[in-house]
Parts: sequence; structure tokens; C-alpha cells
Amino acid sequence: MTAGWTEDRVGALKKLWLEGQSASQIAKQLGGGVTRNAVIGKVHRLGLSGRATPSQPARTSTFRPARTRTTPPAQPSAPRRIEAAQPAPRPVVAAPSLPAVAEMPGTATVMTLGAHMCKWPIGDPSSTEFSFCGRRASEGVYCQEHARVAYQPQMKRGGKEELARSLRRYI
DNA sequence: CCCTGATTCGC
DNA sequence: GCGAATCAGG
Repeated sequence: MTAGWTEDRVGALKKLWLEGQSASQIAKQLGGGVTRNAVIGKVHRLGLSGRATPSQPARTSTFRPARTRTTPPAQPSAPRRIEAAQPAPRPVVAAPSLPAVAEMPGTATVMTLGAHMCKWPIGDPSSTEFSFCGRRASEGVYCQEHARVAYQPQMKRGGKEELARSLRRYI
């Protein structure tokens, strides 16, 4: 006797889903051994889908015309995806010299900074208060949040004023 | 690697 | 109706 999507749980599911929670998060909160697949399955079954403000991703872009299950799961060893090498992008800004301000992330120091930790500089590099973001690095050497500001292809016109403005949110 | 949702299909 | 497996993208 597990699961069973009682109205109670369905209600919680809808609430959390519309709340912007991710499927895995909802599954974890609902407990009861439900997996994110179960949540997603139910969400679609209910007719819910494609909410605003998902989570990290900006919608799974690229419309998929409902793939009709090609490639039967028989023989493996099939060249699936071919990734290209990384262009090793560089941050558009170099350690802004602003007063060291403690933040939620930024506890990692040069000593504790691990290989897969976000290396976004927090504070003044010449200060003893200097640290790094330290969260899980997913895009290059930065976490997703910092990668977005670090790897900006172009700066929308506005000048240093706007740059400093947008930067302050991440320092 | 981690993550996200989407879809199919056997149960 | 349910959800694991799988796919496809970030």
C-alpha cells in the first residue's frame, strides 16, 4: 500500500508544482517513496505542464514533436551524443574591488575550495576576508547562478553604472 | 557530473 | 491510472 494519489496528496502536488517547485523537490517533500518520475507523470496526467518560473532551466526549449520512441532498447553501444570541446570562457569581469560583504555563499577559502566548487570571488582578493562562492560548480568553474553573470556574451549597453549595479547582487 | 521536464510504454 | 525507463536539453 503505497502512494495512491489521494486528493490530499494531489492537492499538495498541485500547490507545490504551481509554486514553482521542481519535480524532484516535490517528490522529496511528499515522501512516501514517490519519485520525481511519479510526480512528473502525475503532473502531466492531471493536465498540468509547463509552469511559469520552473527552476534553474529556461524551459527545455526546442519544441519536441513527440518523439515516437525510435531506437529500440536492444543493443546498447550506440553513439548517442557527441559533445564538443569547451571553449574555456573567461569572466567578463575580474574580481571587482568592492568591500568584502559576507553572503550566504562565500564561505570557501582558497584552502577549502574544492575542485568542483564555484570559484566566483567574494570580496576583495587582497583582503583576508576574501573567499569564494563554493557552491557546486556546474558551468565551467562557476555555479549556475554565477555562471550566468560571468559568461555573459554581451553586455547590454548601459556602461559601468549598469555593470556595477548588476554585479553588486552577486558580490 | 549535476540538474530539469517530456514522453513512451509495460504494468 | 501509475511510474520506471528513457530521452532531450541546460
